[in-house]
Amino acid sequence: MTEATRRERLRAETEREIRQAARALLVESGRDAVTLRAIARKLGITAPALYRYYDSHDALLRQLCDDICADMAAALYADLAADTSGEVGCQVRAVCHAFRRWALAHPQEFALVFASPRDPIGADQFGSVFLQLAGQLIASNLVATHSDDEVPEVLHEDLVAFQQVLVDAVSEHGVTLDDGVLNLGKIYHVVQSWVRLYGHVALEVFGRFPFAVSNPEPMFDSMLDQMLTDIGFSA
Amino acid sequence: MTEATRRERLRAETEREIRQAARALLVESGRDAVTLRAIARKLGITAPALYRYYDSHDALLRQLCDDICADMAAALYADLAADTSGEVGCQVRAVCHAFRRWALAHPQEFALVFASPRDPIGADQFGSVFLQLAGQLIASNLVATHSDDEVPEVLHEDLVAFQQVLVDAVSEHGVTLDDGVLNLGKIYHVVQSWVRLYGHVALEVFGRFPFAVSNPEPMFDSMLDQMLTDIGFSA
DNA sequence: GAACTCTTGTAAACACCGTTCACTGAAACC
DNA sequence: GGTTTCAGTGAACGGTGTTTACAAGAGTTC
Repeated sequence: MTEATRRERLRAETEREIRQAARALLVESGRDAVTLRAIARKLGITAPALYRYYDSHDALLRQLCDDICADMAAALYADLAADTSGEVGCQVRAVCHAFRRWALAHPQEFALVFASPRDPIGADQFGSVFLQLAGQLIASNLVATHSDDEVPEVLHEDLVAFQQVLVDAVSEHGVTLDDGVLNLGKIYHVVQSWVRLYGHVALEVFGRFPFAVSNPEPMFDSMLDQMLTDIGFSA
Repeated sequence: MTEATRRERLRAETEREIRQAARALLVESGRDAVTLRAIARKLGITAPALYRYYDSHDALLRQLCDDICADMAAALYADLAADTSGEVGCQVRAVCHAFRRWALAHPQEFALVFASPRDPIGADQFGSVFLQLAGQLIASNLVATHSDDEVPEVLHEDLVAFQQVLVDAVSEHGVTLDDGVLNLGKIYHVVQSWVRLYGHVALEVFGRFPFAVSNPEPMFDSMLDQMLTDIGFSA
């Protein structure tokens, strides 16, 4: 089984430690604290040694982004699995709550991954949980049917592209969707929901509500209720 | 009129140049390029001289945030003034469009001001345009009346606080509101609108929509239409 | 005008940063 | 056993924020 040579094992272990150290620095002291020298110091090696593993400081940060995405996805899946109701509405609610909880517990990671003007985000696993769930959500006929004519024609092209993304995401988890189920109206509503979910969470994490919020959780719940109602779920 | 001494004038001028240089660096090369030494280089002085004007690099960044907020407010007011329809609905639309346009044209500034896990934002002028307009919007009876009972009771305390913020913001511009006009239901809808506006703009600026958007503008228009409809305006 | 203070800038230094390069020593391979 | 591969080192370069001691001019006081 373990075809890895001794050298390969050691290398993999060191790489794991590098990621772990980088992550710890980000959490403890923010983005600017994730320096090559600080990471090396944590491992008891020197900074240039890190260049045996990453081409540059920037490449290491990108890897960090990917790790964060993977961890977030795992957290969201865990909360999704904890929901045993079997109802899609409850599952959506669980994942949205999990997203908010994760963002509030990991503000630095959230800022790095979701609110940086970076070009190449790890789009592969980014939000795969959302996509999968969104696909299932649309597939379930609980969502009110919206005619394709409701959405402006200029958006059709983009939404068709998103349609394909959703089909791919869901089929990766072994579920195939009928063509007719995924109409553009429904897809449009999912995008609108993402806007509201992301908007609320980001505003909360960055403290950019126009007034001091003392009870953020019920406000989130309230937004979620409205969002689900608008999609076609009853609260 | 000019009671400022010669020394004071020189100092003010230098301070102006510092802000200007810092701003240029942010726009041209991003947050990490706003360096004390780079600023000093632009002014033809040395870095320690900047400590005669700011306590630290961080203090300078905070000042930069305030400047950005002020400039954005000016841009939004300009676009608001350009709207001569006299209808609040059109004014809201104009300001929302102006916000999106500003954010897309100034991604670095937007990221720094609206998406940084910083504690002390220049909340004074932050979004004063929004607040003023929101107050007027609520005051106009075009907005459908929503009962206070619609919003969960846990939110009342926070919304009352926001109510006061709105009243103050509007009264600063010489308009006084009747008590009854500003009910909690309406205020709640304004908060929800801010969530959607901010969410959409941030997602667009940071490129975090779950698919490549080729026509972002009509998608924004569509969101705006829905938002205004939900508030109580007709499209 | 001379003496004084206050202000604005400089130069040098410190510790830190990303990155490059020549190098060592040990593991892996033939 | 000899050779190659490779993780890691140490020194160096130019960059950063920040502190300190010091110079020189502007403003003030006598």
